[in-house]
Amino acid sequence: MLAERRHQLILRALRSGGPAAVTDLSEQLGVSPATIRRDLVKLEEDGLLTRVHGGARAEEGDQPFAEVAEVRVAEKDAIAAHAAAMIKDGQSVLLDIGTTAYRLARQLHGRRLTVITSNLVVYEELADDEGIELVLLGGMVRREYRSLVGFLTEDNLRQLHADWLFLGTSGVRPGGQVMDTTVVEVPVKRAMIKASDKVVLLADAAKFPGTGMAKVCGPEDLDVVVTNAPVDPATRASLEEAGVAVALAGKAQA
Amino acid sequence: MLAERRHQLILRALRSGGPAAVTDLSEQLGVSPATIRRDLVKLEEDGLLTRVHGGARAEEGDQPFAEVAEVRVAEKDAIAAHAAAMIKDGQSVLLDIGTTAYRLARQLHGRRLTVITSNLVVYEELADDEGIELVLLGGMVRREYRSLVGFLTEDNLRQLHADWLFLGTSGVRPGGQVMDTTVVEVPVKRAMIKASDKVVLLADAAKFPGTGMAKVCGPEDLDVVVTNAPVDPATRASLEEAGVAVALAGKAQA
DNA sequence: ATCGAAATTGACGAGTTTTGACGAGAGGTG
DNA sequence: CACCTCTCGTCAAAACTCGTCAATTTCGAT
Repeated sequence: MLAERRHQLILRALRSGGPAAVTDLSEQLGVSPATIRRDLVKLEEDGLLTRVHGGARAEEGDQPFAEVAEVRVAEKDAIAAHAAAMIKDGQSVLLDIGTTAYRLARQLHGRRLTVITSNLVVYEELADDEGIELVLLGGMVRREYRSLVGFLTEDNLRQLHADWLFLGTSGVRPGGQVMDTTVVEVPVKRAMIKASDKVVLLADAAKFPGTGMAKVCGPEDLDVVVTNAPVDPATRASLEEAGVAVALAGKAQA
Repeated sequence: MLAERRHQLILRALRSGGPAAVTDLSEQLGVSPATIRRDLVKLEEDGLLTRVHGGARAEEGDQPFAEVAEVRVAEKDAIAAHAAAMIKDGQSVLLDIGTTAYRLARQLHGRRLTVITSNLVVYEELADDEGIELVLLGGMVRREYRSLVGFLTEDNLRQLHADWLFLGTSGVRPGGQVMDTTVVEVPVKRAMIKASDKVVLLADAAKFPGTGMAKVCGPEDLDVVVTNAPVDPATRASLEEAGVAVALAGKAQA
């Protein structure tokens, strides 16, 4: 039995059957518990599972930009699920850079949609999904953010139109301004807003009130904000004054 | 048992049955473990599998792409190496769709270059290479060919200029016309030619004379043809008449 | 046809990695 | 607190890898 093969089988067992004990895996694969334990150490180092006393459980999802993605996953998934429900089959969806849009992409599997994105993680997630018409925007590859930016991206966006834009953010200021920390992405985000019918901001509770040195847009550019906890009254007032609907996604479970 | 045949069988075994041990493959194919090991080394060099202790596993990803990629690997690599030597550090390189351009991309690791491409396999190959400034052209994702096409791609190309274009082909006709079988890619290839200073055609011996229903360009658009075996005299005459240099890549080793 | 160079294959031995076992210590449970 | 189970470190045996070498086949040239 090849080590590689064992690793695959262990991961499959954990993903389909939930957490499993070292002794069970040992019997199932016909090797000693010591070997299983060493396998688990390796797989944990690779971030593919989490060891618990007596066994292990599978790690949630894959690990594209794991450092950022692993915080507040449940909240982001709840928000993403709410957003996914807003989309009708056959529509076109523009997905922003960032982890929030990636969580949304994961919920779109099996749907019949056109997805337009400059988010390379979204591309990888949906690349194998036959039902999705996938359009990738051109641009310079930014490795650290797994995204495409630059004038090529903006040019492409001027030639397109989408039913929905789902926008991420680094934070929302009390006045309802959507902010971002990375300046180079702002022109892309603005072009996305122009290219879309309805603009939906995905922002978990930690984004209110938020920081970020560059302003992406004001509340007047938004149609809907999806979040997971009551927004502070001042921000909420600004949003409602601008005619933005604030949707609360189902309570996030830790 | 021919080495070529063994390689095919090994790859098939790995792709259908997952990771396999050297000893298993050895018994299955009726040759010694030493031979299998040497086969695995070769196949790993070609990027078709990954060796692990005790055996090997298939390189994940592109199944249909891999089928094409595994034929005439040595020839394509020799051509790619010759092409890579033509590029100077700091230059910008436009890489076409197809497996030939992918082999070239593999030779560019560690260089300081700007690489522009609509080839998703090239993107994946170079995505982790810090020295390469990577620009991805926009467009519709064509899953079966791992490429980006459409008017977005052409638009992007109109905004760019590269020092080199390395073009693949389905075949070259005796008159020197470069042909292709997939009609949708032809406008993209033409836009690439317009966006480049020097156009280099990469074509192994099997492409002369070649087929393909759509004409991409004539010999007058080419600057250099890199191949691996003497081109038939008629084609060669047409090329030289148009001022195209024909370069012969170092002898291909089977 | 015969010879010689080159490539391919199988075998052997040294060195490395992996595996299973044992015992001490830590963690969880009644 | 006692008991059981799990984890961790160490160690020897087994399996695997790598380099070298000889035997065989293939190919080109005389």
